[in-house]
Order: sequence, then C-alpha cells, then structure tokens
Amino acid sequence: MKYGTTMSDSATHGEDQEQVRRVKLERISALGRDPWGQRFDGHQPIHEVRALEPQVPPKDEAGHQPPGPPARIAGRVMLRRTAGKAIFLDLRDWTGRIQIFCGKSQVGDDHWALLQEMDLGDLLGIDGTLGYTKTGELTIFATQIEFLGKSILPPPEKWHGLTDVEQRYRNRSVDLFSNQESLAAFLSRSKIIGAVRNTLGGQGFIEVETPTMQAIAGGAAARPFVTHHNTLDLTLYMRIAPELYLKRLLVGGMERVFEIARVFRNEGISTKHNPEFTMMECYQAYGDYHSMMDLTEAIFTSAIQAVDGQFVRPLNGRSVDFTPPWSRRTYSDLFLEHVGCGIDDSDSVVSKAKAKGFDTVGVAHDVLVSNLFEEYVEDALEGPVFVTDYPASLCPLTKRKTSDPKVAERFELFVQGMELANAYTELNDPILQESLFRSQLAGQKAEDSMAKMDTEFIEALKHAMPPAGGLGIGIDRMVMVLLDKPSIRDVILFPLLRPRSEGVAASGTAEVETRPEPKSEFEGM
RNA sequence: GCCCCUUUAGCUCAAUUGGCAGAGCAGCUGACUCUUAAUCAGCGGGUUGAUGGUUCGAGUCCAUCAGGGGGCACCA
Repeated sequence: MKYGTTMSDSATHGEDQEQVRRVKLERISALGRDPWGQRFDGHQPIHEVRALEPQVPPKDEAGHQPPGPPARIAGRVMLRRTAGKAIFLDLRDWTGRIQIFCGKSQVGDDHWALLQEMDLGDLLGIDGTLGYTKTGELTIFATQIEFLGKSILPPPEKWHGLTDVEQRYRNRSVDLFSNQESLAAFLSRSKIIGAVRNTLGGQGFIEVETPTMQAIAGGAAARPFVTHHNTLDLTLYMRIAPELYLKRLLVGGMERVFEIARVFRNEGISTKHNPEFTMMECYQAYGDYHSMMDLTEAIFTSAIQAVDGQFVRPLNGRSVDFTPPWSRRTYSDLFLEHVGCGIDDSDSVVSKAKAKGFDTVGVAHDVLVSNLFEEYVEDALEGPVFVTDYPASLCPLTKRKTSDPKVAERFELFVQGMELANAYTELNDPILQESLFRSQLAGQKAEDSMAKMDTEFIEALKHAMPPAGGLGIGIDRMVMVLLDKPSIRDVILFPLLRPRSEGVAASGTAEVETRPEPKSEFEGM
C-alpha cells in the first residue's frame, strides 16, 4: 500500500469530519507512528527560531539557498497550502508562527506518506533548516516530521477564527489557539500579575495565603456562597475578602503582607462582575492611605511597563494617561464641583436628589450624598484619579482623620467611572471596631449570613494592631483597563456560564457512543 | 428579577412580501515541488436552539421554553 490511499467509502461521504480524522489516526498507526506523540526534547520557541534569521546564508550565484542553521520546533498546524509534491504549513506555538516547507524528495517517502494524514489543527514536531523560499519568506525546510497530537475535531474557520462570544467563553481551548488576541490577553494578564508581585516584593511585602473557606465571611459587605464540611458538620462560607485574616497577620508582627486572593461573591453577573474574581489586598504596618496611593501608582507603573510601556493607553475608544503622579481629589471637592453644592448643605442636597428623581423621604443625608456622588461624579471621572477623604458615615470601619472625625481616611481609584482600587487607613481600635460592627450588624437582615460578629478578629485587635494602610486592587478590572477589554469575561479564562442544557451538552458524547469505533492499537487508552 | 437583541452545515455568514435552505472556509476525489486565507475541476454535508400554534405552505408570523449578548435593578 502506497501513500495516497483513498478514504474508505464510509469515511468519504456522509460522515462527519471527526470520523474522517479517526480513520487517519488508524493509518498513522499503520505507518508505525504514534499519532499522539511523545516527549519532544530540544525544540525551540518559534520566536527564537525567527531570531536566527541573521545566520541564514545568502543565496549562491545559481540562486540556491545553502542550508541555514538547524531548527527544531513544535506547534499547531494553522494553515496548509499544497502544491503538488510540496506542502507549505503555517505552524504556531505560543510565541509566534513560522512557515514550514515540506518537499516530497526532501523529507523522503516515509514522511511524505505521514504528511498525507495531516490536518489543520494537528500538533507537529518539525526538524529542518532555516532558509528562505523563492518569495523570500523565512521558512523551516523540514527534514523530519513527527505527530505530537492528532486533532480529531476540525478547528474553526482559518480566517475568522472563533467569533461567537458564547463559544469563545465556553470553549476557551479553541479560542486560545485560534484567536491570537485572546491568547495575547491572557499572556499579558500573567505579566501584569507578575508585575504586581514584583513591585510588592520589592517593597518588602511578603505573599501569604489565608483561608478561602471561612466560618464567617467577613471583610466586605457582600452575599457569600455557602458550603459545608462533612466531618465537622460545619457550615462554611467562601470568602468575600481576605481582609480580616491579613490584619491578624499584622497583629502577629508580619509588617507587610499581601495576598492575590480569589474571592467569591454571590451576586449579579455583568461585564464588570464575575462571581469569582481576583483581588490583591495588601497591608502595611505603620503606614496610612497616603502610603497606599504611592504604592498603587508604583504597581500600575510596573504593570504597564510589563505589558508594553505605553502610559497613554486606549480605553473604550478614548484615551487615558497613566503617567504618574495621578490626580488626588477629595470627595467633598468633587461633590461641590459636579453636584453644585456642599455635602453638608442638607437643603441643597435634598433638592438636588429630588431633581434627579431620588426618593428622599426617610432617607439619611449621607445616603443621599452617596447616591448623588455616584450619579453625578463617578461617571465623570476619566481618571486615573484618587478620590480621597470619604464621609466617615459611609465607611464606618475606617480610621477617621484626627483633625476632622467626620472624614474617613480612605481613597478609591477611578478610571472612566470604574472603581479599580480601594484603600484605607485601617481602624485599629478594637473597642471602636466592635461597637461599629454591632451597629452595622443591627441594620442588616437576619437572613444575611454575613451578619455575624467576628469575635476572633476583635480578639486579635485587642492585642494591638499597628496603625496601617490597607489596599485592595481588583486584578480583573485592572487587566481590563490596561488591555482595553470591554468585558471581565475577556480577562478571566473560564468565566462562570450557565451549563448548556442536556441536549446540547450531551451531543458530543452521545454521538461517540453511536459511532463505530475504528480499530486501532491505541483504542481504549 | 425586568427590558431589548440574538441562535441557520464543523467554522464564518446569506436567504426579497410567508413560496424548492445557499455561499465561502473546512472535508472528500483528482491536478500541481516555492505557496502566502495558494489555485483549478468535481463531490458530499442541514431536526434552521427546543416544543407547540397560525397557514395550502414557516428559517421567516405568534406563544412558551432554553442558551448567549447588551442594558437596568441587586451589588463596593
């Protein structure tokens, strides 16, 4: 049997593409090759192979290309162009793409036969030499070809890739290998998180891990997910913040700590909210919220340098300048500027609220102020801007200014109306903390499972926690902003989606059962 | 939870007023040893998300359900 054997009739007509590819698996095995491959040592990232270009010798007088440096790569077949007894492939790995030339006489009959069983989407290992084709493209001229993974499902359309958003989120593996910008975003996300770690480490912070399952979900106001430990017969909550544990470490003498924490909030889903998301929280003993502002700028600066170094960045069709230092504005100044009255001017606040259609009867003055701020100010903040010095009544668990107890030492960082970071001078008075906890809990419904006093935390504070600055940065939102991605699902690899209904979800496996299994030495593995 | 939009071949998309479901890519067969989304010739591939309804006739109109997208609400 020579190469170029024809498909059996059953595989030629009326069969789906998976079945056709399963037949090819068999034939690869019949050629004595493993379609799934083995460890493949010594291959070079494609961008490193491309960097060898200066070593490619010039063509001789006859126009022949002397062999260039050897190259050994592994990658996925993205494009294939056949021209008789020559085949051009575009292979891609996670560093780039490069063209492969496979000539029948150059690779030999055995490899040529193997190439007949190759499809778009397969993983190949290639040995060859670097050179140029007639049209001048840098190309690996293959001498050895090895299957490192046969794709038995067809890849998406080669030009458009996978564009259906639902498919991109549900089928992330395919999205990543077929949409370059998707892979690029997640590689950048990793670089951003690396920069966050490096910056904090460089400033003497140590990374810690605190419980994800907590008996009391504290540190924020959000509805938690509930879970259960069987042996202890214990109701546990997925954390909504690492805050209270990190502060206990401050009491213990760990003076600068941070955690890149996955947190879980049982709330709505939107382009800015995923039920689980990543938050960096850090605490610095003997610091305050001003320390945290400087730190925030340093973190963003190093993250931007890690991505592309461009401080003026596109975002939602506009442009944002991240060159530090960023503007720092007090809450009351911004309120006066955008709402048009002082935050203490009760009559004006009420009339402004009424003008916006807010319900004002029986609503506390501070709530009206907060609503007006969200309505008038936040969306107007192009940023990056630190909004500082919040009314103390809006953030009861924050240290107040000694000069003005009505003002809390807090800032939030805004970019185009989106909150990216939140920081406080932490309250370290256990007696005040406990009474504020109690009054906060008094206003909550009994069904809110978070409405519990964290006495262990208060206990720890009683041993004295140093004055400290605390900072939280929403990592997903930070990545969205730096990469100009409109949805949080574009920066989370596997965002939460409702499971597909049975008929659709089961179709893949159901079809396998009804399909005749090709006989193969690899069957059953 | 509410409102709007959306779902057609493996993928990307068409289908006039309600009148025989179509194209490109991918696949299969053949040609071609320098292509660039290769090209050329031929062939196969569909429960139009699901279930009902209106109609002589439904991808198209109506209802319900499901998935997804966007917005609002909830929510720091």
